[in-house]
Amino acid sequence: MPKTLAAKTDGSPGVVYRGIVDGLYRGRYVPGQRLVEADLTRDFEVGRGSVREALSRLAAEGLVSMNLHRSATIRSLSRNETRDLVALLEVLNGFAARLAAERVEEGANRKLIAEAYASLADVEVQRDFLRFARARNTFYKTMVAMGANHELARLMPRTNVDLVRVQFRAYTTVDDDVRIEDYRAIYEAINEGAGRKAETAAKTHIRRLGDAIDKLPDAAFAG
Amino acid sequence: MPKTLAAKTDGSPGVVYRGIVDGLYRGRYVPGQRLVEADLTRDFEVGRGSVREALSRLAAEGLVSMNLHRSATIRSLSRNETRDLVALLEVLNGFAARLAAERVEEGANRKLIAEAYASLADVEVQRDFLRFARARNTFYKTMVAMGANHELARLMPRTNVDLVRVQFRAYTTVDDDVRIEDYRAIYEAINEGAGRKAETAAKTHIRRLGDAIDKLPDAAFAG
DNA sequence: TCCCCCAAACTCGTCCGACAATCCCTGCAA
DNA sequence: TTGCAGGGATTGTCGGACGAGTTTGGGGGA
Repeated sequence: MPKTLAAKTDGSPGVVYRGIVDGLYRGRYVPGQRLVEADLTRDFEVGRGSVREALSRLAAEGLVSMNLHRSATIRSLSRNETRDLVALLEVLNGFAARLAAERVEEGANRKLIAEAYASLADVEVQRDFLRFARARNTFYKTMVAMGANHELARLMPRTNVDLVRVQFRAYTTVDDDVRIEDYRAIYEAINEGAGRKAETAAKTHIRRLGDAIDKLPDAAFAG
Repeated sequence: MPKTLAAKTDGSPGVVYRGIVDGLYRGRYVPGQRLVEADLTRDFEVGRGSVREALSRLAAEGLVSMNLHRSATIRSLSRNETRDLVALLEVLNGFAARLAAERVEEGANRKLIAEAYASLADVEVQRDFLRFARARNTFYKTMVAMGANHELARLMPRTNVDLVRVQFRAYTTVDDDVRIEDYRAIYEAINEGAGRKAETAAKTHIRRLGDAIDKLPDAAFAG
């Protein structure tokens, strides 16, 4: 029984929570899919209460949507929602990048962001969707952590970045043209301690991402 | 107040959720206060599961903090957390104000924001903390709704504005000097459809608020 | 008298079982 | 084909139970 093991880490709801997020990245769950509580109870071997708590946390973060008396479903972004989200991420990531740049001198920050960028720039990593996704998450997480704004760190996971990443993973063109050069620009600006430059670079990156997404066919979106 | 998000057809957990948020504004609960599940079960006459769900939603929004094997408590902001939060709100509110200004022509937007501002500017309303808080929430909510960015609307209630408002309510000086003139500037910029101007006005307002909070004595903050 | 340590009371995390409410699919009838 | 009733599936909510960790009050030792 994984009870004791689970309790140490994050508890049963955490197991389900992480299991679903991970399953999303691994393709086990796809946008629109139904998440039946009884199934999850069986799959993760936890009580139904824990499943419900995990689901409501996921719903709070916008990853799944819960409808009254209907199964929770993996949320799927419409074209408009995606546009809104990208616009919001532009602002938030710009803010995060600026803060990070302003604090690059403190503690081990310079080293941390350098490492995060290094693994992102590794061509080996770039070939593997899963590894690249992880490296990218680490990069962003490091950037936010450097900024040392606790409230921003709390809020960032509550955006739906994960959804964007997963929903459009099939359309690799979205990433390929854009990603590495942009990340390099962001990293260098942060490394220089240039706040405004980092903010601009981050915003530019997100805007390019948004432009690429705009060009995707309707089939990539929900409703 | 994030009522819109949770209020609709939400059952027992919603009752508890709204009861706590409302109690916060009414002074029934104060920052730092312990929220024992058993007590809430009795007070709201719902099952413990519903209480827990409400608490975890409140925790997700940052209004309460849940401690392992210890009662949940109404979160109380430290000086640093407040500073972080204000910096974040500056960015988000600036964004919201800009979007609102850009869309003032659409639908009934001009009328809506005018009404929201009118009740905010009513001296009668300003004397009553509760009524003023409601009017201010309406103003902000209208502003966000005008922007029509669904993701921003989803994220805004997950900041801890409510906490700031409640925690420093005793120190009226924070508000008095600042509020009305700033709100007027924001409103007028939005009404003119001047995006950048509205963004600046909103940011200025938040920054002034932050300055006022910085001057508060340590007693106003948590550990 | 004062301080430290331990046992009991609290409280939360989790599981289980139960029941009603609601949704939705299926099959029957017009 | 269309409308409708019935039943299975699924969620919403409750109550009880137990383990684990925290807090607290009292007794023993210095």
